[in-house]
Amino acid sequence: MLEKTFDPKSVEPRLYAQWEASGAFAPKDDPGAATFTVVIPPPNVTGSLHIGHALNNALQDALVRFERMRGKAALWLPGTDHAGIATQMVVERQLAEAGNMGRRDLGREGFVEKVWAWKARSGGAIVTQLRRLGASCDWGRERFTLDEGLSVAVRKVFVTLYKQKLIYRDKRLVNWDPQFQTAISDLEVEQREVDGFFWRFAYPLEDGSGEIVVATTRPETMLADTAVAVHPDDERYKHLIGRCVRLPIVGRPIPIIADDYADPEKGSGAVKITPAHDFNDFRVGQRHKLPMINILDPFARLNENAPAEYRGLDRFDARRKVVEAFERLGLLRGVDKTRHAVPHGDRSGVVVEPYLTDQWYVDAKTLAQPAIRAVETGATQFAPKSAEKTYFEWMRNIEPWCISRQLWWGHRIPAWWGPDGRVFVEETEAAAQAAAREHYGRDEPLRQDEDVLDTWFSSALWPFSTLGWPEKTEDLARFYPTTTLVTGLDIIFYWVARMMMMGLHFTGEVPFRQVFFNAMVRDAYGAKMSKTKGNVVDPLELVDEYGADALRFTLTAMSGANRDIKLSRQRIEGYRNFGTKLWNAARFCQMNGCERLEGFDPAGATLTLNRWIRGETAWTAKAVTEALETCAFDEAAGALYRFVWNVFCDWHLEFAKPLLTGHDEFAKAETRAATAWVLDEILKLLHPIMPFITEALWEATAEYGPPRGSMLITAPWPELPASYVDAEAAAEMDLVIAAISEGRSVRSELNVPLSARPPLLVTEADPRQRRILEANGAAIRQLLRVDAIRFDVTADAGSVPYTAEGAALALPVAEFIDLAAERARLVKEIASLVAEIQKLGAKLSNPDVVARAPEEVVDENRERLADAEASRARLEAALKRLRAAG
RNA sequence: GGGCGGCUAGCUCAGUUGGUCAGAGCGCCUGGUUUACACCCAGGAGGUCGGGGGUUCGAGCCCCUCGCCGCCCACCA
Repeated sequence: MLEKTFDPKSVEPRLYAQWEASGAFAPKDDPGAATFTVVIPPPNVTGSLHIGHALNNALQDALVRFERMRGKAALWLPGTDHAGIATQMVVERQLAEAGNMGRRDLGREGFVEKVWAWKARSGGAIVTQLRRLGASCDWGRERFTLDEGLSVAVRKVFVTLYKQKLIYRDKRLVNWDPQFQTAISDLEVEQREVDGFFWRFAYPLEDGSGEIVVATTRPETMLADTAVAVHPDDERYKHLIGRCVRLPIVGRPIPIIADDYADPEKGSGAVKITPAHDFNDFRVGQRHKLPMINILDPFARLNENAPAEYRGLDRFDARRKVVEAFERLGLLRGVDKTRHAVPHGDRSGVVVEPYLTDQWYVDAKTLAQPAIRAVETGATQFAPKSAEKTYFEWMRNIEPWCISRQLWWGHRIPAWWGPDGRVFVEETEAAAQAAAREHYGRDEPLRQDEDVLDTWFSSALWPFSTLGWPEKTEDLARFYPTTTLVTGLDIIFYWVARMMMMGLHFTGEVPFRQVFFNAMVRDAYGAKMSKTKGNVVDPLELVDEYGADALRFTLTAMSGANRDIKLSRQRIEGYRNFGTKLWNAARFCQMNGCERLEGFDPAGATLTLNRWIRGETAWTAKAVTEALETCAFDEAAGALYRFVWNVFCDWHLEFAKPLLTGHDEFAKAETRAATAWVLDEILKLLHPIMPFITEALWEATAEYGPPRGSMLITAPWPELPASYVDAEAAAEMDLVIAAISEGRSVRSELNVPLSARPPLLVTEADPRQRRILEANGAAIRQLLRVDAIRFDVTADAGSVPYTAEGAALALPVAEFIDLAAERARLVKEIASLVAEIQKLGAKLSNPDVVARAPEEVVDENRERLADAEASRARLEAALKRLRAAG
């Protein structure tokens, strides 16, 4: 006998181990089977499971389990990302805390060794955590972005792109993170609103004939100014174009130039130009061939290009000093407070500086073209569709991608420098040496480039590198292109777009046919979860408290398109209760001998109840299948919830009770078998979303009836014929259910005591309805708590009339009720019917409606009008009787 | 500044192609020891579908406009 509730804690680890041991997680070894491939968005190896992962992986697992049960060779390929900056940070912090030698003291090799040791020890905790969710990944194929195979792929891609001139080296402004002393890409910069000041400085004309005022929020950069720009049409300054100002503090003469970039509307209309420390100014500098003076070192301290008294100062100290100097010189023309966006490194949190350095770049513009077309043509489809617009917008305006990072943890760039500064880009050092030998005519010492690649460079190859590329492996042939990618919209540029570019360029095919962008999980109030706000919910705590299934069902049920998930415990509790409900339904089946029957064919069911629930099951199976096929996760969950609770439990099991405890042995046997069959189908349909409880019930019910062919995880998905739906049975059940529901409503509204057992009077019914009500007498008696059903009677003053599917019914409960309450009820009901009749009458008497609306709509409205009028007549008669009696 | 999404019962959200579409869950109220389940059962109250205008015989559903809220991109004169 099952316990009263499901105990996830004791069952989940055992079932997970059984699944894994059974080999069910690996795609089945059938070359003829259609494949279904999902690659996991590799979590950072330093990461721990947060609620976003829980959502993302619950959805992937639902898809994979669904397709696996459908008989496909389903592969969910797991792995982790080496996460350059994040990991380097973690290990550096740990070294510091342990009082060990720092990174610089250890040296590159020593430090990287420490990172690997860290990874072996505590990296990848998240992978263990994924198992607690029930993720059915094929762990035998687990990869790491920095493992040997993926490193080969990375070098191959780099070298190939270099030789195709799609990777090149360039000296231009990058976003420089002074904390990590590395370049970062545009995407890794986040704008933060901060309070600042807006200073206005006077630059005296060289000949002393006046001054020109410029404004800045970064005064220290003036030390690197090489021009002042004004708009060519700006009458205020036209006469000054071509002349020079003398740059205060520095004393250098710099020209006043004419450039459209200067906006006469802004500030004084004149703008200082600092080509080496501002992206806009850089372009102006290029146009006018201005000198580019870099005044910062990698720590963002002022370097030797700054005046002596500024050298070595931090940029912000230099800023103060410059302002003081202007004040002292009498050249400060004003200060305003301002709130403005300032670029910060997304990982370091410090203000980044535009910095002039040599870096490696990918020609993203070229690679983007096929990637744009693939989405335009639908070769890859995004859901929700709106993501495509975001994608196009970015891809069509894409900038070169800076891929070099001045870090140690990552894929070292496969480029070797010769003594004369010539670079040899090859997949191995030996190949580089060979190339050098050919070039120089002799062996020369080569020095490998110090930089590593942006972590996203290796992630971009994930869908094919993990399958063995560049080798022509069986896996690659079989599982690429992957089917569906499930990920967050926050990495559409970082990751999705780049996988599209790399996948198409190197395999000629899209990396995935479909991308589903899952929602963002927020707290119960809609706030973004963040450590600083302290509103982070740990998914593992939720798993401990409610079980993995409850969490998974919650996240799945709330995964509608275009809406963030506001996660509340109450909601999870509700779905935990849903699991308990299912559990108890199974318990009921067990107690009532509802065992699977060898050879039972639902198509052969004879009882109305069983024909009806068979159809409802088929209908639900269809709805769930279609929902999962289209990533409509909320619809799948909703259909199951309603079916299990509101159809199977509320009605089928209730109707089954009299049959299961009655003396009609045939009816009992059929109902037992049919009910067991429905429960089995429910377990299968629910398994992708709630794998543990369903597998546990599958196991628990295995001991009754014929042996199970397999664990539920590999049981065949229900594909039920449309012929299972029996319209006649459905119509019958609709009538009986209405008779009970409406009758209950009457009883409750009039406070008829539960102990009262009046008969149910059928005052008007067609022969079919009569037959149905008669046939279902037992269930009606039990569920409506009436002692008999009487036909061919007329209602008297003491009966309360109501309607079910057009049949006129009544409950003679005069002795129990307050007649005034009944009068009130009738008056209220009649009023609402009158309102409806008026509305429908107005509609139908409008010649335009009759002329223009489709016939079936008009007919339907006519029918409703007739029904309403009949009901009204009955209720008015009842009211009249009541008044006569009272 | 550019783009996108949201605004439907107290709360969280469903509402495909305009015609039972005004719904669900939670919460709330009333009543229940019906031998599967109180993590339950039965019933009930609650909304002029953000405001305004338009198209249409008919609009949460289409168009225009305004207003909030959120996100993304750009922006340190």
